[in-house]
Amino acid sequence: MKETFGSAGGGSSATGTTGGRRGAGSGGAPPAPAALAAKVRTLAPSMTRSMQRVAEAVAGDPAGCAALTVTGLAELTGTSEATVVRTARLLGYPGYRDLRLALAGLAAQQQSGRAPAITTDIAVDDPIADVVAKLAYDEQQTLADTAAALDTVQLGAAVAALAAARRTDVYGIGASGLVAQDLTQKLLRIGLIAHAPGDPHLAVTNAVQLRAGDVAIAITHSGSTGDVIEPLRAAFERGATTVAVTGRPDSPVTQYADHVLTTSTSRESELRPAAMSSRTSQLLVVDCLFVGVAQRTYESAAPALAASYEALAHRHGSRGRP
Amino acid sequence: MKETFGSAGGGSSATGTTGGRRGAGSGGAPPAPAALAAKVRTLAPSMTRSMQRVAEAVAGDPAGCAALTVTGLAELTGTSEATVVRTARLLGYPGYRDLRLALAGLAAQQQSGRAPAITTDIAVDDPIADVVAKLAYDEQQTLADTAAALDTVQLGAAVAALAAARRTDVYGIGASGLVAQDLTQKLLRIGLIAHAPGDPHLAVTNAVQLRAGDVAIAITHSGSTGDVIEPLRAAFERGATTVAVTGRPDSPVTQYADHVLTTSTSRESELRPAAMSSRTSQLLVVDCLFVGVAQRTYESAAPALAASYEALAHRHGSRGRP
DNA sequence: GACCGAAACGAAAATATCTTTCATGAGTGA
DNA sequence: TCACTCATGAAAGATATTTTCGTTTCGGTC
Repeated sequence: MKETFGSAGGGSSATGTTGGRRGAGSGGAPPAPAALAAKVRTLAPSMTRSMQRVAEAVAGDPAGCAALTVTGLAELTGTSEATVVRTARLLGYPGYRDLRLALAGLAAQQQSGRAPAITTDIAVDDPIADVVAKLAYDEQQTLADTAAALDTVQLGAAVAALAAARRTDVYGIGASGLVAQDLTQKLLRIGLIAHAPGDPHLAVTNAVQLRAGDVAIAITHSGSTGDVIEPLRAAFERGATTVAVTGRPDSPVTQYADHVLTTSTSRESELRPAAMSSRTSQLLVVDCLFVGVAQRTYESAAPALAASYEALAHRHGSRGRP
Repeated sequence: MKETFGSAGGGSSATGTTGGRRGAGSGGAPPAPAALAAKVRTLAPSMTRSMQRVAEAVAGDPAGCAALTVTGLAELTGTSEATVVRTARLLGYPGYRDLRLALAGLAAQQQSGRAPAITTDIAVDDPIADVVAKLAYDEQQTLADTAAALDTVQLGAAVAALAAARRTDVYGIGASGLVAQDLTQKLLRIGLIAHAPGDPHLAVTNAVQLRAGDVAIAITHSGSTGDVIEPLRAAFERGATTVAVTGRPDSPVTQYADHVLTTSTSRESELRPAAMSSRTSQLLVVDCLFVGVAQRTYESAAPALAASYEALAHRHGSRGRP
């Protein structure tokens, strides 16, 4: 009851304070948000020795103190619980509990503010936690770059072609092959006809069957992968609409592409091969294609999606449970 | 007792917040610093109705909840104190007190952090530029959540096992199958022996060949895909070290997993199937595994990487140029 | 140097808050 | 339908925080 009251608003019925707004102690009325260290310095002169010790501990290690109970902090500073509570009051909080809460907030802020220190490359001796942080950061960066650089006009044209296509082929090899398959899986789910031949020969065989109105998509980071260029060329020459998803807009593959979607190339290192960020970038492009097509064909895509979802539900939990 | 213990050990060292290493409850190992929203989403499916209400309130208004006592939050959500405490435990905290502290931290971070967020879902009539922006933002969010929620201890253990493995199998079906292949491709590039059987029967056939010292990794978002659980189980029973990469840390697949790596589950919508964000999350985890292993086996990994890079260079530009 | 008053301080009581236990009822599968 | 499991909240039990109150310390005065 009291807690709720205290945190909700200032105690209006407090008998102690008279008319003026300058509440208890010598300092601020509102609970300090993050300016705690400053407040401590300001108020330090008006504190007694014991309280100074407490305030010092609090300002010196917010995170550590936030983990302590009143008793703990009292012991740490060699004082008593009462003194700790008095200090909390002086700093503007209703009690120690609220000071502790503010302390936790401060600690969190400090920690998050320290985040941008991860610009460095991944090193061989980085602890695993750093690896996670750096990889996540890099991939986020890649996504932002890709989104910023993506040509929405080209994307829109590619989407329009896909939505109207009789059938679609997606070519990719190696890591890009997985992206190609990913796109294919998605397109199939909304009722389109799509293939992602894994074998280069098969790809060409497929490609020569395409004709005007069909779509062929080539996914290659370097833009120079012969095994991917060949089928795209075949499709191009037969009048199909061709799309290239590549990190090199000046590469050979674009010769045979009606629409070029550029993926971003972020810096790579020995421990972080280019394949990693190009994959992230390619997947974003492919997702955009998918969602765009799903929008355009919503009438038929929605039920198709629902149906495939439904069908797969039976595969879950039907086996493997004890 | 618990608190006293914590405070006694905490002392002046700043280890307080990130210290806990005990795998409490159902999977969450360390007390989450800022990954709370992600954790809530991840664990929500395994919660009871009442607990979901509590979790929802907590995720929806961290600042507000931080100002409430157990009783207050219980009343707000129409449940009991016991339920609130249970929820706090499930989220990985020793008790409500610590959840409250974390909540305060989260609130502080949110306030200081970036102001706006693209909260809207992708709509059928969104212009293509919006689709790109929203998708990129969502995937970035997924990455951040995943990184924050990833248990580095489990990850480290998995990396150690992989680096020492005689051979490695990676199981996955559908979209997760592509992730499995991605990991396999990478591991092969640094000279490890890895397979990602696509056929469920083949997978089991492979699995029974594993023995102690080998590693089996299952990738499944739902954690209930029988076709993936079966081979992992076979490997588990033969003494291989097993790893599960799943979005549901309480799902059947974890029964047979020595190490569980949790992927994050972000909100999905009709136009943005769960598969999309789970794939992003899975790929980050897999990348972390790869880099971790590459670090550990740097002596042999570096030349192997260089060699495979070299070998592929011949495939670029050798064909397809006019 | 002794005395007085005021303030600082901490021990312990009093209160609030958090945690655990346990009985009950809803839902589920046989 | 019945037995069974599990979610749930009420209340008891344990901790933490706040208040009370007496003791100690300090500074000044006679």
